[in-house]
Amino acid sequence: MLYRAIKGTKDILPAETPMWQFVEQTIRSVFHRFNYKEIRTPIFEQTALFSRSIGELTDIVGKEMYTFTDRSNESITLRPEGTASVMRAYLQHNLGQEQPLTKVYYIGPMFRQERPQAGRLRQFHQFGAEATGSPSPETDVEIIALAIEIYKQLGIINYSLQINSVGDEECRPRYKEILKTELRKIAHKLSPDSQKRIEQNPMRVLDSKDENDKALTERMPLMIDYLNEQCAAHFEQVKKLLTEIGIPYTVNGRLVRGLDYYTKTAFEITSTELGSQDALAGGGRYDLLIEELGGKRTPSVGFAAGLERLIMVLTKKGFQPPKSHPTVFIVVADDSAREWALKKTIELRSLGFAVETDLLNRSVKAQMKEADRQQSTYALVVGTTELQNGKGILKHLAEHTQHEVELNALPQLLQ
RNA sequence: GUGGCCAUAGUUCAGUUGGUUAGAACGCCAGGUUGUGGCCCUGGAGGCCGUGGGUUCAAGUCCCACUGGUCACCCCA
Repeated sequence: MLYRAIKGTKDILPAETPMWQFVEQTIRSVFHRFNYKEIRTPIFEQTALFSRSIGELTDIVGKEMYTFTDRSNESITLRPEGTASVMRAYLQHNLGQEQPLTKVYYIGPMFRQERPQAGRLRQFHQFGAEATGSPSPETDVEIIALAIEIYKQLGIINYSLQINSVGDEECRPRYKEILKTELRKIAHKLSPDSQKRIEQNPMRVLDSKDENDKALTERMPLMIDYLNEQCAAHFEQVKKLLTEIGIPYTVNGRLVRGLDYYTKTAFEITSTELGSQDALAGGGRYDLLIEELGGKRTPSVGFAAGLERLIMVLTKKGFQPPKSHPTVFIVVADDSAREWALKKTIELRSLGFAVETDLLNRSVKAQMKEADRQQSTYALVVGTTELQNGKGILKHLAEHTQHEVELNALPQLLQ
C-alpha cells in the first residue's frame, strides 16, 4: 500500500457515517434543549495558548501536542482539547459583555500524539460545553446533567459518575503542602512515576493506578477534607442538587483532572463497557482560567467527552442507527428509457424525493437486486412500451405488489 | 516513550512434521427467468501469503530486521 492514513488516524467510512451522524444529531439536540449554542473555533492555535491554560507540567503539553513552526516561524499547535480555544474566543470577542452568562458547545477533532490503543487515537473527536459567567453550584449541576442527558438519550446506562472537589487557590495550596509532607515520608516506597509527582503534582499520586501506591496512600489526607468554607459549601450544594434531581454519583476524593485549570468541582463519567480507556467524559469548574489567559476573573464550568468512546459503547450494545433509503429506484428496462430515467430521476430529486437509477447499464434483474439491496421503497420499471403509453410499473418492494401507474402522476403517488 | 500478541482474497479465517497450479465462507459480478429483488442452483473475477534479508534442494510455513495493526502500561475524552 503506497499511502495509508497516518498512525492513530482513521477514515470514517460510508458504512459508519450513519452512526456518527445519528450520534451528532442527538448531541446537538440535547445541547439545544439546554440552550447551549455551538461555537466553532480553528483547530490550531498559538502554542502558548495551550501551554498556558492546560499547564506546562501536564503530560498533554509536555509530550503529546502536535506542535510545529509554520512558514512565518510561528509556533502552532493542533488543539489537544477544546476549552482553551473557546476561552480564547470568549476573550477575543468579549462575549462576556453581550450577556452575563455564556453557554456554548463544540464538537470536532482534537489531536494528541499518544500511542494508539483501544479508545485512543491521535486524531479523535470530542464534544463539550462551557458555561462561563456563573459561580453557582447550580451551573456545575446543569453541566453534569447535560452530559448525563446525552448518554441517557442514546440509551447508555452502564456508566458511573464520580465527583470530587479540588479546592480553590486558597485552600488547595495549603492542602498540597500537607499532602507533600505526608508523601515525602513514604516516597521511597512509591512507584517511580509517583515519586516524580510528589513535588510537582502531588494530588496525582493519589490517583495512581499502581496497586502498591494505592495501598500506601490509602490513609492519606484528601482535598475534600481540607476544603475552605466556601469550597465545602459549594461542594455540598452540588451533591445536594444532584441527589435532588435524581442523578446518582459517587464521591471520589482521589479524582484529579489531567488539566491544571480546574477548581472546586471535578467530575468524570466512566463506562463499564470499555477497556482500559473507559472515561466517557470529564469536566469541572475552572474559575481561574480566564484570568490566567489575561481576562478578568470569570467563573466557568464545562465538560468534554469522547465521541469514539461513546460510539464504541453503542456499537458494543449492537445499536443500529436509522438508515436512509431511496424512495424509488427507476429501473431501466431497455436503452430507449435510459435518457428518460435520468431526466425523471433528477426531476423527482428536485421535488424532494430520494431517487436512484441505473448508471451501470445493468440488466433488469441486476437493477432490481440493487433496488432491493438499497432497501428502496419502490422500484419503477420503465421501457419502450411504458414510455409509449405514459405508464410505468410501480412495484412496492417490501409488499411484493405492483401495478401500472401514470408516469405524470409520480410526484403524487410517491408522497 | 516501554512491553505482549498478530500480519494469507473486499471481509472473517483455514493452510496438516517446510514439498508441486494457496483454499473456504460471506461479499462482489454474471447466468439460471432473452423486462422483475430477497431464497436456491451454476459459473466467474479477486492474493508478488505486509516488506527486505537469511536457513534449505525446496519457505505462506523456520530465523532475523523493518513496517503496519492491535492490546496493555503511561496518560486521558
